[in-house]
Amino acid sequence: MPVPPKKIQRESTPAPRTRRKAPAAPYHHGALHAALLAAAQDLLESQGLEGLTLRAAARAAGVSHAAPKNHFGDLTGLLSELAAVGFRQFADALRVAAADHAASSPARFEAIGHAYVAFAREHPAMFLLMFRGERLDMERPALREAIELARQALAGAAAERLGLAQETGAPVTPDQSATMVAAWSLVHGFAMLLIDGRLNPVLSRWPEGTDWQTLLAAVFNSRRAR
Amino acid sequence: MPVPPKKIQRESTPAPRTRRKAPAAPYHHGALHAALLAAAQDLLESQGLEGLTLRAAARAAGVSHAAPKNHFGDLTGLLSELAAVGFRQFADALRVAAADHAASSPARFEAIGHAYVAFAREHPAMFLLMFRGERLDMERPALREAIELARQALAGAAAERLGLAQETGAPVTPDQSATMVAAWSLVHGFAMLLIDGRLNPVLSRWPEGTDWQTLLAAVFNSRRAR
DNA sequence: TGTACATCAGTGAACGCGCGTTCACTGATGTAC
DNA sequence: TGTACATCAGTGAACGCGCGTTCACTGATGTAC
Repeated sequence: MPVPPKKIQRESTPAPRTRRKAPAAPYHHGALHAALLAAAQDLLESQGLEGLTLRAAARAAGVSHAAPKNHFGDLTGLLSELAAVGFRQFADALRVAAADHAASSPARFEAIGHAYVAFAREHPAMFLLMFRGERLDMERPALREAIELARQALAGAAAERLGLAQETGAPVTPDQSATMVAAWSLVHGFAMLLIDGRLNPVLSRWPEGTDWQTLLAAVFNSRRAR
Repeated sequence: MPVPPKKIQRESTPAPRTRRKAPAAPYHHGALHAALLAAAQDLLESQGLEGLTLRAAARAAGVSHAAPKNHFGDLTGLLSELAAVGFRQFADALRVAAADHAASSPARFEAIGHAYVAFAREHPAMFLLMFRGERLDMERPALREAIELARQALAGAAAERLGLAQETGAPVTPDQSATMVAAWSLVHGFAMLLIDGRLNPVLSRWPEGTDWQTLLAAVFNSRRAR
């Protein structure tokens, strides 16, 4: 049985790694694609987009600087795949928030808005990368699919609130789509202004200790009252 | 009269410049600060933020690459001064839009929203620079003052709509400030999504030839109806 | 079952590039006297 | 009115840096026979 030994070697040698440095690293990484994406996400969130280069990602993953070329082609490829990861995590977060509330309840709709802003707040660099189209290659299938997942999570919630069947996805009348764009713009703008610190002056004028969650709830309220 | 000749030389030699290349450029530029800012704005709008470097700005202004150091210190200084220019132009655009309509009319408020989005649409790279705080030095007085101008143009319009005296500036009750944040978020989010092309799928599903102005008007309508 | 071979992931040295920064300098301005 | 001098804007050569990319290579995998 010559085959199992090979597999055992391949499975067991990565194990003794303490963090990311193997004492005797195998020539082939085994899961370099995923490891580079993970390293890239770490870099993005710690150093910002400026610090995320092909060489830095390779360094963090413990491989030679030419290795990423095999998996992503160029920096745009890496950034696009990374943004796809972000959109999938984003869609998951929206869905988890929706699952916490009864279907078609107003609370559910607002919970999704909170999850939208919370994601931006917790992963600001990733959020900016996702919505900074200039650095991305929108033709990448993985990215298109991930964006579609997020779109469905968002549009599904809005369509449900408008009384449409969730499966239809695309809104029917211009007026309904305008309402959805309004909701999206409101939440997206709030997230953008928040992560850029533009709402800090407002927050500091509120009663002591007010956080963005309170402000966002008040924004939803003021909108409903109007 | 040894002095007049010097002045004549200083005033007349820059005149024969066709564009920015002087046949015999004087040693001192005379208005390099402004010229560098203008060159930087050109670069920002044509090449994007990536293409805007100290050396590129110096090149475009026709001076040596070390010259900008005297006026801006480093790249962050140049970007911050440039963002200040942007905020002043932005505030002007908002004020012009407000002046076109009667005070306290709903049309005026929406006209300011249109001007907000129009500015982002016409100067996307500048708009992104202005709202990408990471690259800016918020301690620069010119930048703080320019932002304050824009804030007043915006808050003044909102406060007026809320029935407050325009001079007070800062809103009084939390609820009023939440309403203002809601309006700001709505318009800002719409602008961000628009310039990133995120609203294109929506626009293409509308009746043929719908532009963003129509969509924004519909968004304002749907909001008012709610 | 074993062997030959194509494939491909990863290596490491080398390349050219544009960048920000430093430095000694030079030329013009404006002020003190 | 004229002269000396401090100041400062702009020059141009040089520096080190990290980047993306190329290239010949090497080692492991998996498949054909």
